[in-house]
Amino acid sequence: MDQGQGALTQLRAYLAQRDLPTNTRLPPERELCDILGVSRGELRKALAVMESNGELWRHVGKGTFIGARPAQEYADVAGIAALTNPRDVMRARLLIEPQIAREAALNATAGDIAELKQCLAASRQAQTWRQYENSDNRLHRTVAEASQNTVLLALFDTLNAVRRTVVWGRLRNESARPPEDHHSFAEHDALVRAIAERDMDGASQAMLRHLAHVQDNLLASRQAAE
Amino acid sequence: MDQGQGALTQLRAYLAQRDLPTNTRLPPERELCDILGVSRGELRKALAVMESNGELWRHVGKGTFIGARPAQEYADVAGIAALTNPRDVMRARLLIEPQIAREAALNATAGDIAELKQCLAASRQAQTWRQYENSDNRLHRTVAEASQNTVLLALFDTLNAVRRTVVWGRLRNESARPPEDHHSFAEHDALVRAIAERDMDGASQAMLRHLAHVQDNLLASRQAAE
DNA sequence: AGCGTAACCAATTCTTGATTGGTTGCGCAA
DNA sequence: TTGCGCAACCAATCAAGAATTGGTTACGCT
Repeated sequence: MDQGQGALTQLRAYLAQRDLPTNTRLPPERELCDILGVSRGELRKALAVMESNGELWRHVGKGTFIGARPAQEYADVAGIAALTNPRDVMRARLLIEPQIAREAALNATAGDIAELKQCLAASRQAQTWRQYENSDNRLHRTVAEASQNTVLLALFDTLNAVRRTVVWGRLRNESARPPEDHHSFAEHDALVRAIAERDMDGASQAMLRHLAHVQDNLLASRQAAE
Repeated sequence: MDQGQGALTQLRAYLAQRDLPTNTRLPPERELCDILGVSRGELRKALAVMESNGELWRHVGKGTFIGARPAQEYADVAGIAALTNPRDVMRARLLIEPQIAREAALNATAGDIAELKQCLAASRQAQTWRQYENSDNRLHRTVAEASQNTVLLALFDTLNAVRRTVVWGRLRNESARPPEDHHSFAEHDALVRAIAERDMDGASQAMLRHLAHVQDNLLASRQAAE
């Protein structure tokens, strides 16, 4: 016990003497052992204590640094997209978007609802898949706007950007247009109706059902491609 | 004119024959010259046409790629934080984090659960609010990691970064430590227990209850400050 | 003037070796 | 047996140099 606390004491003394500013990198463990005259095991115990205290942080290959572990300040969409896969993206949509729809049912303005209905009409009039996807995207984003919550909207935009990047190369019959009985039409209708009626559970479930169908189509098209 | 269009024609034929998917990197210019039997100048003219047409994009040191140039999209945390308020952040947490907890209950590994329990212990041993917040943050992030979903983790990090930025200036009695009966202890326990037991609904509700308490405290402290 | 060729430039990637926190196994001593 | 020191090893990271690649320029030839 004397030795263990001794290492911690020596380390604290060493740091106090220099009064190093935050984010300073301190010598590698092997050097610190020599400097403090402590074994690496004891030194690492002391470092572990201080790290769990939030006084410093360590990372393999980088080193040991004073202060709290730095937070990532921005979400790099391309970086996220490179690390993930369509399945995780779809799963995230299934969890997040119904909640956004719920909030939209609670907070949507009359203007939001009017624009949602416009999106419905636009998607029905779409002559190509390209046009249909545009109005579909606009519908989903309008739902996020209707939540009247800037944070939710920003998260939706991030998720959406990741989705576009990840499922970039999917192909689709460009010449055809969505069939009259395309599942999304009825599902979108139900979603907008629920939001207009302030039915939070209904909106959430409608979004969930819709995305479940989207997922089925995605899986089917992937299997067909193999 | 004949030569110039000839190079473009040959290039188009080469691309059509392979039907390369979007984001494919095609051979370096010097190789393409040999393949197509065209001089580099003519090839570059053809490439310039197709690039201005949006059919491909080039970058020094990287290469030439099929499709549209990827837009670098960042979710700027500072920008979001400037446009929002603590209420919306809290509301977003209430909607998002329970869903992440639900997914964590489904996918957490044994290692995740072990680390969650470590976070519980660390938060109980915290001597200052600073330490407590560190372990609290770590707990919530570990839950997000346990979802085994890169996208959810990235969204959580974004939300968390916004939260920290928005509630920047809040102050707290630094000398005091969290009381023994602090509401979070029992709530965190319930959350981790539900995740360990693969109880998706339980995990979601535990997270919801916990955040509801956090929200109450936040509102109370804001009213006290006014 | 126009085209092909080669050389050069700067941004980027690849490769290799060294560094660093994290881990494990062996030996010794209390 | 337990704990500690010691050394070796591992995987992530960094650093520096070589190689690659799109962009540019100069020269020669027709």
